[in-house]
Amino acid sequence: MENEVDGLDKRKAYILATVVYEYIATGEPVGSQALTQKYNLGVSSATVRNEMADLEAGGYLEQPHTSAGRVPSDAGYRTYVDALMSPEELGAEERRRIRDEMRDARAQLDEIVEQSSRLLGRLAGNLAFVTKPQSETQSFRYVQLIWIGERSGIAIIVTSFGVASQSLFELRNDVTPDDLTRLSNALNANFAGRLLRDCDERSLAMVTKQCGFGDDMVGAVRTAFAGARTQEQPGVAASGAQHLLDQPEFRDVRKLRSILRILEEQRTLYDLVADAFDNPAASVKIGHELGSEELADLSLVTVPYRFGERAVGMLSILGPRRMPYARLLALASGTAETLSERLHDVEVK
Amino acid sequence: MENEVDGLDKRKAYILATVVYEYIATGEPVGSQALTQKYNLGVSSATVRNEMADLEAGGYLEQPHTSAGRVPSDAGYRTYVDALMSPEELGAEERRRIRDEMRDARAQLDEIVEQSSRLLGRLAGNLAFVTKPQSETQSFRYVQLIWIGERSGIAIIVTSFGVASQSLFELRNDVTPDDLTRLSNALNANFAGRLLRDCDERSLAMVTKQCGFGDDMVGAVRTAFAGARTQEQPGVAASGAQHLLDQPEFRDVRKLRSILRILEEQRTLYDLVADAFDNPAASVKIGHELGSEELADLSLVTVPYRFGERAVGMLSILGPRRMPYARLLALASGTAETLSERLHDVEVK
DNA sequence: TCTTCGCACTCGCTTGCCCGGAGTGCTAAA
DNA sequence: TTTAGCACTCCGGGCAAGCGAGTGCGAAGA
Repeated sequence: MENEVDGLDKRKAYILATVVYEYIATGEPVGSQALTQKYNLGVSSATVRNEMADLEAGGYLEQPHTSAGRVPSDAGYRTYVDALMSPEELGAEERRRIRDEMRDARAQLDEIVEQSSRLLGRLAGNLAFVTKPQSETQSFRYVQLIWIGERSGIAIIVTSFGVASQSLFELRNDVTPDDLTRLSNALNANFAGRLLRDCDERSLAMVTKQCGFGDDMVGAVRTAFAGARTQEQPGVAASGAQHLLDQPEFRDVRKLRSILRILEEQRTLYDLVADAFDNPAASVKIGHELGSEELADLSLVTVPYRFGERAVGMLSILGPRRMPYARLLALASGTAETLSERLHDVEVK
Repeated sequence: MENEVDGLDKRKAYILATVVYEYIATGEPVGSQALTQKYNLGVSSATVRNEMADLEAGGYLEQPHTSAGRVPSDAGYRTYVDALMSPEELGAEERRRIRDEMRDARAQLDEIVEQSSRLLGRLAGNLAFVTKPQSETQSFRYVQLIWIGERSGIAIIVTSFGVASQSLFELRNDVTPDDLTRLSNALNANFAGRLLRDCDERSLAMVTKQCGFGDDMVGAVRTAFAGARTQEQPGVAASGAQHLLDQPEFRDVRKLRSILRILEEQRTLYDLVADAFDNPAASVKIGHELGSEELADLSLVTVPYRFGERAVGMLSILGPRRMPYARLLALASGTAETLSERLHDVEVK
């Protein structure tokens, strides 16, 4: 039917939307009277009471205790986000300011990622974190094997975002600087432009052997590329944790502690957004959808940033479930857009 | 006189030491009766009361309110740390465990610094942070200028700890790969082994010009070296913030917020230990000595780690003023020692 | 002169209690 | 089906009493 939303008739949907909106704004459980006074619903508080009782039975609302107002449940927020709220767009002024602030960072991958995390944390007034592009999905650009001594050297690998990874190697046979240059050139000729994960060990070994090197050099090359692939794997920049303290949800210190622990484990942060890579569009996880009892009071807004067509990383905002979803989605998208643009500044062509 | 410590007679000193010790252990203001019951002082509580009144007049103790027990003041802690407490040493078992855990980190500067911060935070049960060696004080090892196109290239600089910094450059005149190799060799021959800060712009420019390059290349070289010098300037790895929440001092959420803000600003953390480089020995800052009203409830234990003779970075523990100073100094020293050893694994010789 | 004893006094913290406000559910009337 | 009225529930703040730990001081003892 035209006037049904997600199984709710039009009036129920509107009341649910209003309850969520009001609760997000005030943080207080919202009651029927307060609602009718503040919003023009066209019906009396008693009617709203009945509707709210229905919504509670349907699992959209919850009551902290008898004789308190209603609070949205995970399902209530979910319906609100999916079907009820009206999306926001950033104004031109705001876009301009984001762009300006992103310019402060130097053209280094780490710096622009960290800057975008700081910026988003501040603008959103919440904890923000940004994953660095996995080096696995970056392209290989250059390798340079540097001669240090007859039997040792250092391998430097440059990827598309300019991230250089270096590794020392030791050999069993003597080499000359020229040998190393020759091998560097061969590797560059064969692999430049490929995704790092496609530089498989067999091909690397083949090219190395064709240049007349033995197993020790094959091992050195393999180690160097493996280092470049796995380096910075989870790499996450987070900032704005202090905003969490503003939320009344965290009067309880124990909750706070488990969250701080999560923040310090980059791995855990990364896992929160890992599945977003499968379907790279803006996404929202609410409460228990985060898959952890410790985070059940929180919601997560995640937006991908891209390099060309490929989603290479995620910007996220972690905050109380009662967050202004539409606004934060707009902010995250705006920041992601600007971050995507700046990625071209660090690209090694 | 033999039996005076810091202007206090022996008995006063002992009572002060006991009060500090007891307060550190319990976190409760300590009263005269509790003290005489728990420790064998050989005098009655009334005597202790008189002595405590004197100590308060002398500024060593404070009273949260009338009819409460006494609490050490900054000066009280200071005397305790400087003259009263007995230093601790780590046991062989503990040393071994630290060494084992440090082995988990790969031989990369960032990883071992971060690992030592995590380890120290966990062992100390407090917030720990470790500054990365300033690249300014590291030695220059190699530069490699890589040819990308007729008028562009990438400069890679390797320092003594293997940290590679890279920067793109654009030129106004064509160059060949051979030109760049020649210049790289010249720079290496002239500067290898020097401290990075001693690679001054004038000498760099001279060498570049001697190789027959123009101002554009001089600029590129200067930018590359400047990037290596300033990169990671404040670089600080922190961990263990959640332990702060265990302290009763932080029931007040506002304090916590200002501290979290400080943690996220690496700059601020770095400033806390910056002056320790002037006199590189273990040091303790207590309360207001930290120079900030926000941190007045905290103390900071700082221990340098070294590369050879030079102190290249600092390990610190930030916690409540009532921290077990002797124990934490021992832990920090032990970790610093192990970190210093592992530095040799990442050294580029 | 220094130490100890005894005692009155001071606070802060906890407990129990009361009360007002906000909100609910139910019933009966429109 | 909606609305008005009403009794009931529960939270939270305010207030007073009681308790406990500790102090300061004067007087007695070594």
